[in-house]
This record gives sequence, C-alpha cells and structure tokens, in this order.
Amino acid sequence: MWSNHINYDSDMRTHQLVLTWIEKQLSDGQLSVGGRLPSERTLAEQLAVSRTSVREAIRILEAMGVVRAGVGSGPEAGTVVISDPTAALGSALRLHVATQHLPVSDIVETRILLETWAAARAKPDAPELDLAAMLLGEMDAVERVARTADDFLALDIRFHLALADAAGNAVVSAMMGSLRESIQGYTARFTANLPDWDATASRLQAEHREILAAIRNDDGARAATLVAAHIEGYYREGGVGRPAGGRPAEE
Amino acid sequence: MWSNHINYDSDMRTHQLVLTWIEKQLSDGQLSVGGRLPSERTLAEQLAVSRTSVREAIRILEAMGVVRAGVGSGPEAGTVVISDPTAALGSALRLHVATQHLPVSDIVETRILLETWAAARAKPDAPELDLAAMLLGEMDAVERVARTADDFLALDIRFHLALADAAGNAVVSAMMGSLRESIQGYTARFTANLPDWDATASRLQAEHREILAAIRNDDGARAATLVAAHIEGYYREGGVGRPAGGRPAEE
DNA sequence: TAGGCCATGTGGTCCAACCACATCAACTAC
DNA sequence: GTAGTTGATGTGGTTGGACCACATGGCCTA
Repeated sequence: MWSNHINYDSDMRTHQLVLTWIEKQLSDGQLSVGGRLPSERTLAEQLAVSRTSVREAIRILEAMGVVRAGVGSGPEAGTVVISDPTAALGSALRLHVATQHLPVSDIVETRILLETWAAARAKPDAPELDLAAMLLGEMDAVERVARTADDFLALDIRFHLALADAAGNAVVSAMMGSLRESIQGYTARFTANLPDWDATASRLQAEHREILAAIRNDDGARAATLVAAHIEGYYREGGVGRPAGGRPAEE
Repeated sequence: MWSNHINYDSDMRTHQLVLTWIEKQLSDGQLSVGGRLPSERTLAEQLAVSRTSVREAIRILEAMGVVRAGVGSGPEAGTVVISDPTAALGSALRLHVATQHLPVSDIVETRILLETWAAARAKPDAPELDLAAMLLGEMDAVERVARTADDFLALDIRFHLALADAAGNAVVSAMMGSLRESIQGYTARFTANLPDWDATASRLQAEHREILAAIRNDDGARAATLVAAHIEGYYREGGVGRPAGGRPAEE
C-alpha cells in the first residue's frame, strides 16, 4: 500500500531505495530541517525493507551531515534533519587559514563580507544572540571599572563571533574564528592610536546594541548596513585606512 | 590475537571503530588504492564486532567514494579501495570529522558567498585570469582524450581558485584554499555517479567560459550571477540519493 | 577433451532479539 | 499534598544467525 512514486531501478540496492525515499520527502517539503524522520522500525515497515537497510541509509546521511541520530526519548531522540541536503554529500573540512601575514585591509574587507552576510541572515531567535547580549553586558562592566582596552576588545571579538555564529553556517563560523587571531593582533595598535578610549568604547557599544536590536527585529538589511559601518569605523579610527569603497586595495 | 593498537574510546560507536581501523590501515600503508579489505565476516571477527557494524562502516566509505563493494568471487569481488582518502582529504582520514555535522550545504553557501564576491570585484586585467584561461584549455584537452573526470575536476578546482585569487584579497584566497580539500573530497563521489559525464563536462566548460568572459568584460554583476548558478548547479547535480557504487537512478 | 555441475566464498538482505538510554506517568512514602 | 521512586514506553545501537544472488574454479561426467 505504500506506493510512493519513486522510480525504483529493479536492481537498486535496498539502502539506496531508502535514501531515495528520504530525498523525496525533503525535496517535496514533507521533511525539512529540524524535522524528524519516522523511527527506524516504522520506516522499515513503511518501505517494506529491513531495519538493517534503513540503518545503512541513515548511517550514510549521518556521515554526510544531513541527519543526526539520538537515542532515548524526548527532544534529543530520533533521527533529526540538521541540514538541507539538496546538495549535501558530506566531507571533512579542515580549516587552517594561515592568518600570519595578511594585509589588514584584506582582513577588513573579508570581515565586512562575512559579517554583513551573517547579520543579514541571522535569525532573531538564534541562541547565539543571547551570548552576544551577555557579552554586551560584560563590556559595559569592563568599561565601568576602567579595565584595560584589551579586555574590552577581547569581549568585542567574542561578540562579533557570536553574531557570525548566529547565521548558522558552520563554515562561515569557522572562517571567522580563523580570523580571530588576526583581529586580536590588531587591537594593540588600535588602542595605541586612540585619543579618547572611553568615548570610543561608548560609541562601539552603542553600535553593538543597534546591530543586535536590528537582528532581533528581523531587520537583516539594516543589521548588515550597521555592521559594515561599524567595522569600517572601527578600523578607520585605529588609523588603518579602510580599503576604499569596496575597491581593494589597489596595489 | 588481534591487538591493533587503536585507542578505542569507550563510548565510540561500533561502526566508527571499524572506520578507525580502516583509516589506520590506509595511513599505515598496509592498505592502499587497489587493495582489498578483508571480507566483511573476517573483519567482523578480527575486530570483534558484528558484521552489521562492519557493513555500516563500509557503506559510509562506499558513499564517500573510498571503496567499492562487489559481490561474487574473482577480481570484481570483495571490497576494494578505489580512492586514497589520505591524499584527498589531507594527512589523515578524518571520518570522525565527517560525522561531526559540517553540512556541505554550508560549504556550498560559503563558496557562493566568497566566489560571487570575488567574481564581482575581479579586475579584467588581473593576471590570475590568464591562469584561469590556461586551465580552461587544459580541461578541454583532458575532456578530449579520455573520461578522466578526476583530472578534469582537479583543474576545475584550480580554475575556481584562480578566479577567487583574481579578486586580489589574500584572506579570501586563503579561505577558498582551505575549502579546497572539502571540494575535492566531494568531486570524487560526484564523478562516480554522473550518468553522462561528457555532457556535464561540456556544460561546466561552457559556464566557465561565460564567467571568464563576463569578468574580462568588466561585467562583475553578470559574472557573480553566473558563478552562483554554476556552483549551485554543480552541487545539485551530484546531489544526495546516489552514493557511490550504485548507478544513478534514471529520470 | 569438452561440457556441465556444484562447492566455495563474496556481498546483499532480512529477522528476531537484546541492550543502553531518555522520558514520562503512575505509584509510593513521607 | 509533595517529593521521590519505579516501571512502561519508545528510541537508536548492536548482535548473531540465516538465507539469497552472484561469480569463480575445480571436479566430475559424457
């Protein structure tokens, strides 16, 4: 009775049949990110295959990063779709960006590219935003007790990473993380060039709040604009000319 | 009697134990391309796990394009290593990373983000474009002489990296380079599952030429649009549902 | 010698259990 | 009544055994 309209090759291996079925559910929208697959036993019965074959298919999807299997009962249980697999075949990702001798202007450019994208894409209810909000409070505290600018900027970086994480793209998060050292290395020069650190910190905090508020209001376009201006101003104030208007650093 | 010196995490899932064992064989050189794994039953006995777990591990390797399973007896039988993941994915086969949920959809997203940006800002006279053009010619040559899809796609990756380099941003170039391994890992499976490689290669080449032409004409917007469509189509065509080994489902 | 047959070994599939785990509801003790 | 315990329920994780389809190669027969 379970006639899904999949064209089964007569000699298709059984676990591929399961994969095809799941793929169809996903492409049809009957299954999407966050959704749960039927239990292995149920799926086996529905597709008239053994649970073994279902498990082999799920194992592949798990290795590809499409689903995550969790035992027990409750929210963590079952097989959950964690990635839209329209183009998903998983693979190992090893990021080792050599951030040693990179021009600051290129870093600024890349930060703007990645962070504006992330800001435009972040969901208002992303849990990473809570972390960002907390970091905002810590920065306020640091500022009150007249701690060093380094402490403040360490939190500042974490704030920006949290915003990037809120976009939900693991690769972008990893790339931002790989820039962390470079960004940190810059802060020394940054603080040295500032005439009035307190005023700068206050302004940065105000901008941070605006950005976070824009994301929380689901105004991605505004958030992206604010982020770009924020990063630009941040580096300009530190005496590093921002790479002119989208155009690189010529020469 | 089988004391392999693998450090078994006590809570490691069984099929991952098998993956770890096979990874060790490959990295130690005791197993290489063309070599055959022990039979599933033998392997299960040696590692003191069930054949089911061995099969799940082999299924993953098969989906990753590392091995090919053949029934019967004779040269086509047994589980044969058809690709050296040690070379393809870096110094070690990070299968545990593969199961660590780094969805390829995120990689696709990031590629589109970075490459469209690079295409939009690449200068028509960038020297990297000459390299890109040369690679185009090489891909044509490869296509003419044989069905060496792997060779073609190796050049394809270099082409994309050259375009990214043409934007003149060292950070973006480094990030694209860090994605290289991931992209390469995907292409192995990609080629194995295409019904008509020649047609696909021709289409890819046509798109490559369009992209390059757009950049040469200083039409960054068009180049970006073409790149996005190109990458999207590229991954979609190798989409989920036809892991290595089986023939792709007819449409 | 030529042809056919079958023992052997492979992966492919299925089944029936059992385990570990996590939740939740019913129950019990206070 | 409340707090803690216990068991039912359902999940994925694992196992061993069984049978199948397939391909080879040697044995046996004509």
